[in-house]
Amino acid sequence: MSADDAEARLRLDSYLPYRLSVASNAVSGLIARAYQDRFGLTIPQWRVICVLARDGRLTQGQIVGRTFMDKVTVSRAVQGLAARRLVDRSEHHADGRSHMLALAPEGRRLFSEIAPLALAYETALISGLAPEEVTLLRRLLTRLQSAAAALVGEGERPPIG
Amino acid sequence: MSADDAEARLRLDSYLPYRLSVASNAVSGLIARAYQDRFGLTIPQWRVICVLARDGRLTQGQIVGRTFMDKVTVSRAVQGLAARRLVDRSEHHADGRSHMLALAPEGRRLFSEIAPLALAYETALISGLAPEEVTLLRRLLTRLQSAAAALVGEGERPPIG
DNA sequence: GCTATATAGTTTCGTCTGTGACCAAATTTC
DNA sequence: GAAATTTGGTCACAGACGAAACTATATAGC
Repeated sequence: MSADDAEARLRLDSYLPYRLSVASNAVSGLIARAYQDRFGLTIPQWRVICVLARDGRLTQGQIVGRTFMDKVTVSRAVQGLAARRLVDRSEHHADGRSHMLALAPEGRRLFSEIAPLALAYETALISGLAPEEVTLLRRLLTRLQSAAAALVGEGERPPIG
Repeated sequence: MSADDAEARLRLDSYLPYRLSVASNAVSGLIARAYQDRFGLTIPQWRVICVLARDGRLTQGQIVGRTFMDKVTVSRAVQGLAARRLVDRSEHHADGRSHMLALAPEGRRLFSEIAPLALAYETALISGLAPEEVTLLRRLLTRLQSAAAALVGEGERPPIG
């Protein structure tokens, strides 16, 4: 493809990375505001709560492994949650560097309160989409994500090699 | 739906807003790094260049209207581009507060250089997807975006009314 | 055992962001 | 045509972010 072709074909409003970013910002902004305004939670905090609600006692590292969040992000999220007594941090029996995290009763209560709201948001967002479209959307997002991850790996390789 | 149902059904790894955010971050991170490392451009700057390359002379407000970017973001992007002489700012003939923006020759050259790379990234990302899947993906992203916008509007309404 | 290396998590630092205040020019209202 | 409002754009601030440095503990190699 020549550079001229590229110039002609590059339309921002149909450029997929751009479209993905705009859509994601719109959705995230909506949800972030809802959680912040009503419950004083950031999105990373809410994610941590979700994971703990589902999988029980975990270390921060395990949360990182499950969520694609940065470890700094998780660290800060947990600090905030622990300060509000929404999660308990207890010593790790076998590793002095680590802590076991679990939802405190108040955290569990909050999760119960927010979960229906979160699902309602999702339902509202995908209303008007056919179920098989939603399924496909999830699959396509996964594909894009792993393609991006693979390309990052490529970019890190030395130029000659 | 009861709160218990919601708790049981809420799995972060199939929650669409979460998946969208993770996929978008992966893709944006990839592209942001490429533009930053090779050309010293931020994503907002690159978007401004794209729009100007396509639509010619515009004000910042028109760029905001076309891109969903914040006006502060556009302002900062343009400042950087103008400082590097990639865009020209000239007086607006009819509105003293505003400026007409256009790509400078060096900006146009840069666009010609990056455009093929940008399209190559897109191609790599969607390789393995059928063309009709890509089309559908674009449609679904648009749907999500406007659904989110509509819900934001709802949230802003006063509780009683 | 003792040094070297790896890992869990935190802190620091520079950068990027959006919000809200703000300024100046334009437009509307009376 | 002066006062009030709106609009284009910038500034100042505070929050969020990630890369890299750092602390503390754990494991490996010898």
